[in-house]
Parts: sequence; C-alpha cells; structure tokens
Amino acid sequence: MTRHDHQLHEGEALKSAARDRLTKQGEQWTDMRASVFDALAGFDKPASAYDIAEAVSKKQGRRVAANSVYRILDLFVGANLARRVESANAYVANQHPDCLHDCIFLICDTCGQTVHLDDDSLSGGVRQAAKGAGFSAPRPVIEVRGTCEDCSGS
Amino acid sequence: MTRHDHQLHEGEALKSAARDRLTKQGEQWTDMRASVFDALAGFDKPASAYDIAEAVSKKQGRRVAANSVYRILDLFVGANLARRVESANAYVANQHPDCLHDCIFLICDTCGQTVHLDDDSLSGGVRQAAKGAGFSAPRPVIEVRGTCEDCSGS
DNA sequence: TGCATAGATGTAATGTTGTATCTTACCCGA
DNA sequence: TCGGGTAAGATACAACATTACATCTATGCA
Repeated sequence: MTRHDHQLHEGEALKSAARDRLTKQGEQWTDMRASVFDALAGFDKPASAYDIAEAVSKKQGRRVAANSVYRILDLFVGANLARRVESANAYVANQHPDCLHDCIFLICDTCGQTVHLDDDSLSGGVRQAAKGAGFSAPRPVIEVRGTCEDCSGS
Repeated sequence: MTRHDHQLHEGEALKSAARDRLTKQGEQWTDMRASVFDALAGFDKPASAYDIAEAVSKKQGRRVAANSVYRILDLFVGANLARRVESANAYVANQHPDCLHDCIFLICDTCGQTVHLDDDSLSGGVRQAAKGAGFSAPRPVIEVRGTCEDCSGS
C-alpha cells in the first residue's frame, strides 16, 4: 500500500478544503451545501442520502427533502468531495479532495465501519485490465466486504 | 488476464451444471428455481430481481412476486450459481459455477452490457490489501464502469 | 394410510433508495 | 428594475429490497 504524504484534512480544515475545491470549480458553496457536507463528514460510517437528509432536517428544524440531498451529493461526487460506496448505497466524505485516486473501501458487514485505502498499483491494474478488454473511460469500483478487526475479535 | 481452461457452460449444459451444483449442496432444484435460473441466464445483461420476476411471470402466465425471486437469487449467489453486480443492483448467471473466483465486472454505462473477467492476481492483491488492514473473510467487489468497445465506436 | 414436519413458495404490506418535473427563491448583471 | 440563471423546495413516482405470515408440498415415520 502506498503511503500518503499529502494533507489529511479533518473538521474545519476539511470543510474549508472542500469549500475551496468546489469554488475553484466555479460552483457555489451555499449554506445548504455546507450543511450537507457537515452532516456527511459528521458520520463515522457511510451515510445514505436519507440519513443525511434526516441529519440536516434535525439540525435545521425543518424538513429537507431527499432529492435536494441527492443533487448536492452528486455534485460532491463529481467534484471529488465525496465518494459513493456502491455496495452500501451510501456516501462518505473524501478526506483529501485535492488528490485524485481510485480508492478502495473496506466495509465491515457487522458494524458498517468503512476504511479507505489508496493503492494506485491495484487500481491501476484494474484499469489496465478494463482497457485491455476494450473499455474506455474506466472508473474502477473496488470495495471489499468483510469483518473488521474490532468485530472479528469480539 | 488469466485464460480459462475450465468449462464454460451455456444453454442446457449450463442449466444442468447449475442443477448439479445446487443439489450437491443439499438444496432442491425446484421448478421455480429452474425458471428463475432460465430467466436469469436468458438475459444478455445484468437483470434486476424485478426484471426476472417479470420474465418468469410472462412465461408462466401468472404473477410471480419479487420476494420469491429475491429468495432464490440469494440462494443462487450463495451457491455460486449467480453473482450480484453491486454497482448495477442486478444479477448475472455464473458461467462456470464449479470454479470459485473473485470476478471482475466491466459494465458499459451506455448499453449495460457486462463482461466478466477472472484475474486472480488482481483480486488476490485486493484480498491481500484487505487482510493487511485487519479485515477477515474478505469478499472483494471489483467492478469497472465505463464504455464498451461497441459503444465508444459509435 | 395418515399425520407431523421442514422446506419452498405465495400474498401483502412496507421500507429504502433514486429520479423526474415543476415551481419558487435568490443573486447578479444589464 | 428587469431578465436570465442557478439553487433549492415540493410533490410524485419509479426502482430496489425486506418482512411477516399464510399455504402448499414432499418426505419420513408411527
């Protein structure tokens, strides 16, 4: 596995990195988008759009509809601020929105905790295999379901 | 990519291989299961449970409910007769139910066609990475979204 | 034979995830 | 201040998945 020497953001730093990234792409950093990002980053495991809608609703004391959240999540995924975890139908905040990786998620079937690896040699191999089969614009989805260390111990 | 020298089944041969495999596991090969397998194998791209329910319903002239199909698909996936394509919420028949592979799906975003690779070195690398991170019983999900050769040409 | 039982399937309802469409609110430049 | 554009709200609906419980059927055994 490759080591990351780039910045791992958290809390306010992550939030402002996300804001910078989005505005740099010509998109607006609205209150609603900030709220969705906060909620997403506040979860310690992948959150569904509905989870986020509920969290934002609670925080703001008004009902926020799921479709608004979806729109914003799509935008985030497009801007590399968030990732979709396909096998969980859920989303996670990207801790380093400024680096482009094909990332690998390890999702615990027991507790839902998800850890995130970047291994460009593995994902590169998958990309190569796809290209070799005639696929263009490949976007690898590499996830592993299993049991995390904490859960397998208990 | 590794070459397959094992048997690739199709049509009746595939069906009987599937039946053998299932019965060998102590499960029954019922009419309903045969119908679901037929329908699944009859699609040329990943089929959702509802697609299959509809196909079976049409063929039998009676309404088959989704949950029956889900039950059987779960059984099939457990017995290696079928695979779930996570990023498509859909299922495909496994062409060689007797071999255990972590397979790789390439799904065309345009036409939905899905090709299936077995590359044990890639999937092994992913397994290794997961184990290295403390994950046990890893089940890799490796899929690639992109554009197939046919669709990128047009 | 007839009954008990376990497994398979049917029925219905419901929950979760994702889109489509139209409307409204707001900002900003002309 | 008007007009165009983007963001977000409201509503409906489509697609995917699960649950609880009823019924059927094959099988073994008294």
